[in-house]
Amino acid sequence: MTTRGRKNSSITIVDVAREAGVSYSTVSRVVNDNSHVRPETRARVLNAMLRLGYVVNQQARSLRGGRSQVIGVLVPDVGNTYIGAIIQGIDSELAARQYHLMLYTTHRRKTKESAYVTTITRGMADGLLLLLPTNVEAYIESLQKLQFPHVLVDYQHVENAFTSTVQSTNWQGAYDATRYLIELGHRRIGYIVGQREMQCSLDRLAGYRAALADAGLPIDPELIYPGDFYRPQGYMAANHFLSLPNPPTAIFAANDLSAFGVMDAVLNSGRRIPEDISVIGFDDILEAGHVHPGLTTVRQPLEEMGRVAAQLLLKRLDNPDLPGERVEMATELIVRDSCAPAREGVGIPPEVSRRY
Amino acid sequence: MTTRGRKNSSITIVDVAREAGVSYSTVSRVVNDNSHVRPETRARVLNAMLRLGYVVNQQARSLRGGRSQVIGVLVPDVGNTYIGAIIQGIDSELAARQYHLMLYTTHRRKTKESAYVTTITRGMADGLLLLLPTNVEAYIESLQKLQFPHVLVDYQHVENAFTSTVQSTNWQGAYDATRYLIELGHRRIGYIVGQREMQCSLDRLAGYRAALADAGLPIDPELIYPGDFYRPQGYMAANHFLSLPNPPTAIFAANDLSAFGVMDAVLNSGRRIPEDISVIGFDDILEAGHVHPGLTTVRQPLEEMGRVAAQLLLKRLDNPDLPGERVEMATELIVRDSCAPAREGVGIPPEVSRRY
DNA sequence: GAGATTTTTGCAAACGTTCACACGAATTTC
DNA sequence: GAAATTCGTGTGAACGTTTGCAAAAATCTC
Repeated sequence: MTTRGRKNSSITIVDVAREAGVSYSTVSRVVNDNSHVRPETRARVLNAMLRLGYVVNQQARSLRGGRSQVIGVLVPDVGNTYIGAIIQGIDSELAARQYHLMLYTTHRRKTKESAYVTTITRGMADGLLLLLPTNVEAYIESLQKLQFPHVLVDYQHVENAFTSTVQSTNWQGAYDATRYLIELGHRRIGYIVGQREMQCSLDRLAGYRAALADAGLPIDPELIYPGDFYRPQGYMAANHFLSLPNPPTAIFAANDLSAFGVMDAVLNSGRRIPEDISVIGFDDILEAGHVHPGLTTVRQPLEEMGRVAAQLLLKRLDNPDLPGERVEMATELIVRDSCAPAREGVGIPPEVSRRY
Repeated sequence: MTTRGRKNSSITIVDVAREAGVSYSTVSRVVNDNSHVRPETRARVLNAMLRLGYVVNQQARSLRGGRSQVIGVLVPDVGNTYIGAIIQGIDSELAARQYHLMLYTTHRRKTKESAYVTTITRGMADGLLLLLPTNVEAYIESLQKLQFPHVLVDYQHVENAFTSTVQSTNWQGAYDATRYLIELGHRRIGYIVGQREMQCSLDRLAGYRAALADAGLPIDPELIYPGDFYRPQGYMAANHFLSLPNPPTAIFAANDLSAFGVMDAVLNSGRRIPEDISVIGFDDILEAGHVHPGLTTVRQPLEEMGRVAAQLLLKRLDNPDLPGERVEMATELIVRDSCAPAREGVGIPPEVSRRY
């Protein structure tokens, strides 16, 4: 036996043909059951396939010019439940349609992102799903020029008619959250921005500003702090807010992860949530409902977004001449326990600094 | 222009050959730069490749009998940071070695797991990484018979010399955790078991029992409650423990997720952690350090486990005659804030039932 | 029941590679 | 400097499919 008994042992269409006493192209026709095959013959072939345990060789199939049945999914990283939820949605849709999922993580390295895109477009995959892409400009043009089917998730500003996008109503979500805080009586609301290079960050910031403006409240630049969607930065931002001479009574973080950082900082400072300071997030990742107190946040239908993105792409694959679509999915304010009506004289830590 | 300009536009080895004025096999040699090619010729070919933007077609390459440069990764689901961390490790290793990662999620559907395995082994991938596999028996034999390279992560009982495994010292970790609680003075320690069908669950349970036995403590069946590694079940288990006439003073959950459920239940009951009840987990997923109070837990080097598993597999690919390896990685007790010395008269909720 | 039509089937070529083999050129050996 | 060796390059076949074309078989039409 050779060292690579594996490849040798694989059953091909020819083996099945011999077994069934037909030609290999008849077997092919049975496999792709689109063409006319006599029911009797089909049964015989099917039987032989079953007996021999035939499995189609995708490589050969896609080489011949067909589809590879592979969808590339490009993600920044996979260690958080935000991305996880979206992938879950994508996966369920792809699996249902017999597609394979090729995962590429960029770890926020810009060069990698566009390098992957070129490999993927060359035969590796039939289509591409880009989650939270950061330097879209670097490759979007070549995707469009090659007419390579793709869908951007959580990215907005694409004017090209070929590119499809899926995102949630970031502006509205931020507006709603801010408005909710205002209605609770908060007048000074700190905002922690997301990564500047992502459009959703800007949209959320704009929603925050709009809500303040609509309520006739001033926009205090001191209350807008840069962030990066990660927890440590949220922690730092909150500490900044708390050290202000006139600290905010509520903090709105551009995503849940940042909000968790805020909660850490607030609780560490001896203040209580929501009695002393209200905290609100964005995304509604799994953990939002699990922290104490439960985080009030703006829900993005993450899994659903993944599913829709996959659907859009698959639809596109079946009909390449369709124009790109832009789907916007509604956010929803999820009220839990991290927000309370504003009180007077808040922001001042209570005498007893309890540890939490 | 046709509807599928994409496939047509792809540059092949032949195009490069024509451009460089050499034969296509010379180009192939340059691409796989193992053979002797005159430096001058190589430069000319390289130049042509660059000019034309040539990218190798993996499908054709692997059809020819070579490697597909694809590794299949089979996971139960991708929505939690435990799996995420392992995938992260796998991915970093694969990316460094120019391998692609094909992701398959089983969502705990047993049939799917073995169905995937057959598709993967037939040409889709060069090797297979199985994370937390559940019904290994269903396909392990065929993997071994086909000599298909594979590594099981977090699974133990495989006696076959061909199969490689990576896992952590589950028994020891549980032993250490239990022992730690005992040293803190706890005598009644509740244990929440993991999924029965996973070996690690049994190992951890055994470690717990051994530590109790070694300390001369009785093993009270009432204090061992079935779980499934998920949060809601942890919550239920803790409620069970708390409702006991003589509740435990510490609860050890078979993984962090369950431990979070425990924390929810304990805090909901108005008890404090760690003052009234100590809680300890297993895994040290990202969130363990983020909850309040920080969860004391047994750390598994998850990312590292993923990396090692990938290394094992790749080593195997390069040298198919190597026997399977079994790597066991050390766990480590991470002490945070969820455990305290046992007190008398605990388990009785304080008068003031505070809200958390 | 013979020709026309339709359905079913087989053959051959192609997809883009790799690789064994062979052959000519360059280099070494004596 | 001729024979032997090594090096560099080209030719052809193969990997497992799909699919256009044509032949064979079955069915229909009168």
